[in-house]
Amino acid sequence: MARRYWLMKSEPSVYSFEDLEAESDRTTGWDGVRNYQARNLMRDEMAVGDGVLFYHSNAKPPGVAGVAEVASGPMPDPTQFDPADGHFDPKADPEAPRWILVRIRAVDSLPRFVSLTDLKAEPRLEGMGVLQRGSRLSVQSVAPDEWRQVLKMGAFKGPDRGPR
DNA sequence: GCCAACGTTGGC
DNA sequence: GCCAACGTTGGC
Repeated sequence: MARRYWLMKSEPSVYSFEDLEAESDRTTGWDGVRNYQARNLMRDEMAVGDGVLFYHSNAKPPGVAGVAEVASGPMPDPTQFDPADGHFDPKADPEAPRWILVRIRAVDSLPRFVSLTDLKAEPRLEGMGVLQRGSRLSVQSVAPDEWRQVLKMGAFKGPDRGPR
């Protein structure tokens, strides 16, 4: 299976790309997702090594802050079983976990932050999921040419320029 | 703070 | 199964 690309949203006031880079192993479990479509992508579609655009939502300004990669296969999201956690789900059954996460690892920040305004201004990104009207999905698929375009706009020089 | 868009819940 | 009510997301 060819490497695929994703966009994952986080509110930087809750968890930012800088927070991910500051983790001792630069990884974190992408917990707290409580949307079935997003869960299904993590559970069924993502693979270790896939590329991730780390998007800051509800930020000033919103936009893509960095590049990460999928660092684990799907596993149960432990926060669903923790009554003290804001994402606790009383209906979740440890025998058949309802909510799933993958781990992601920071690759590198973008030398140039690519704001939502920048994304909208680029005609080649017209079809990108995050730009579609009413798009709220916190985990989205990104096409390979969109991936390359965003990395180019971000002046990304890292080890990971994607396909080709 | 506003509000449009969307997902979920629950009564029927 | 329908759909109104409600809660959340997220840009502005």
